[in-house]
Formats: sequence, C-alpha cells, structure tokens
Amino acid sequence: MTDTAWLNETEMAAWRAFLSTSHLLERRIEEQLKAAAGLTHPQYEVLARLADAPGRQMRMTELAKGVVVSKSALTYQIGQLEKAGLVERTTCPSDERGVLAVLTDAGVRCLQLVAPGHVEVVRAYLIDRMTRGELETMTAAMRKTEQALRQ
Amino acid sequence: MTDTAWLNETEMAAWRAFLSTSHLLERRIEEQLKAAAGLTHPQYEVLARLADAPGRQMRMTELAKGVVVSKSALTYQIGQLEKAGLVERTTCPSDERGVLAVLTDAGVRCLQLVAPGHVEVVRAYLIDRMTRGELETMTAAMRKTEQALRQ
DNA sequence: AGGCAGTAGTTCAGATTTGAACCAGCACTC
DNA sequence: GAGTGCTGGTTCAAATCTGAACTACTGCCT
Repeated sequence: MTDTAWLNETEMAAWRAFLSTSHLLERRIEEQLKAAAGLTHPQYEVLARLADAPGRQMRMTELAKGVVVSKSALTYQIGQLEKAGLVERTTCPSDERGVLAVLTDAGVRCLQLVAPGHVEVVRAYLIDRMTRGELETMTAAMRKTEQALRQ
Repeated sequence: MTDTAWLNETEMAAWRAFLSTSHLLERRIEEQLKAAAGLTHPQYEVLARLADAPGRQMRMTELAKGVVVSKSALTYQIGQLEKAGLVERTTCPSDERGVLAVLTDAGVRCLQLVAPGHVEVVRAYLIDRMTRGELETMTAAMRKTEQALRQ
C-alpha cells in the first residue's frame, strides 16, 4: 500500500457533495417513477436504451453494460418487463447463445407516457440548476471518470 | 402535467454521463471495500460519519439522513456493525426514544485501516482526474441539487 | 473433425433496501 | 394532568441486487 494523500477540505467537500447528490437524486427519481408508472429506475433505463437502439433491440450484455447493472440483475428485470408486456425476448439470429431484448409497442407507449415526468425531475433538480458552462464542465469531468472505470 | 422541454444533445449527454459515472464509481468502491475489509459502502459511510462526529456518536435519524438511506436500512446496517463490534448502541440520555450509534475503538481502528485504500479509489477515478476548477464547478453544481433535494 | 478456452445468459442463495405498520416517548394544549 | 398529534426506531414482508456456479454455444488451433 503506497501512502495515499488524504482529501483536503475542497476535495472532501466535492466528494461528499457528489455522493450525497447522486444518492438523493436516485431516490427522488425512483419515487417519481414508482408513483407515475410502477417502474423502477433501472427498468426505465432499459426501456429508454431500447427505444434509442436500432430496431428497438439490444443484446443482454450490451444492455447490462449500458445501464450499469450485473448480468443477473438484467435477467431479472427483463423478466419483469416481459411479464408486463413491455419487452420481448428473441434469440439472436447470428449467435445461438445470445438473447435480444426487444421493446414492444406497449413498451414504446409506456415510455412515451412516463418520459415527460421523468425528464421533468431530472431537469428540475439537476439540469436546470446549472449554467451551460457548469453543465459542460461537469460532463467533461464525468466522462473522464466514466472512461477510466470502463477500462 | 405542463409540457416539459425534452433534453437536448448536451443535456442528455450530461445526464447520461452523470448517471453512468455515479453507478460505475459506486460499483468500483463497493468492490474495493468488500475486498479490503468486507465492508459495504453504506457501512463505511456510517463509520466515517461517526468518526467525524463529536463524541464519535450520532442519532440514528441524523445518521440516516447523512448517509442517505432509509431508517430501516440504517437499523439493519447498525445491527451488522454492532455484530462486528465496530459500533455500539446507547439510548439517548435526553430523549428516551432516541438511540445513539457510537463508534467503538475497534471501529476507529477498522476505519484507519480501510480509509487509505478507499480514498485511493476516490482519488484515482474521480478527484485526481479533475482540475481544481472543474472540482469547484462540480461541487457548486452538486450543492445546488443537493440543497433542493433536501428541501 | 476434435479439442478447448472464452463468452452469453440463466439460475441460485444470500445480502441488502425500501415503505408500511407498529410501539413508545415527547411536547403541547386545554 | 389527560388527550392528542408528532417524532424516533424497529419490525416485517416483498422486491431487488450481486457474485458464484452452471449450461450452452462460438471461435480458434491443430
């Protein structure tokens, strides 16, 4: 263990702010989605990602990486969404092992219904409270960390 | 529902970056703490908060708010930490209902042991990748959101 | 062809989280 | 000083997440 520099005032404040904020926002989002449509945040993210994907479909592993959950958690959530009729499973034509999660028409409609309320929260608490400059600075910083963490 | 403006490119990129980064970092931290000391991130946060508190002790509700978990989750985690001998429960002298979580000497030692490795991760992936300016901008932005979410 | 390491998903057990329901003690009113 | 509403914590059931097997298939290599 090499000796690590402790965090100074500013750094600690930054870390604490980041940590608390991300958790608080997560809670708020979860609450809003639950109330609006009985969805969890990961579920919403799955729908949103699929909607953006070509053919409204994506491989399980790819989706798991995008949403940042374990493969088993995704298996579970896709199961839930399938029960709700918002997603379907198809075996991948090019790879017999693979599974494609496909957004159904009902899934699209559900997303259209829920998205505005969700975006509203993201805006009200995060986006609209930042200046354009702050937004860009934050994005740049986040991207560096994200890239490092994705290897 | 008033009509909400959708997120434009920049805003969406910012949101996605923030979201992915916070989740990825959370995963990495969890992994490090688990490997280093069998602690979860919330558990570490509890220890760290208590160590900073006067008398190394805090009321349950106050602690739950600080760490950003539900009261029931905190009850559970304090139970775990108590089993491990890192924390003790005391009834609050001024309020018979209240419970004080107190960091034990073993808790202090555990924290001293684990903190460097944890800080190392926070530094390596987040803090040290930002310029001083970015750090301050991000903190300012996070604080606005945090404040709004804490009402 | 045959073998073999690696990848894709699922299953499983265990840990953790959450909100709702609950009990007890505080504080304020009449 | 009894009544009432509120706050602090715990308990509980249900949902979800994770990592560790496990199965099945792919892609190489010989």
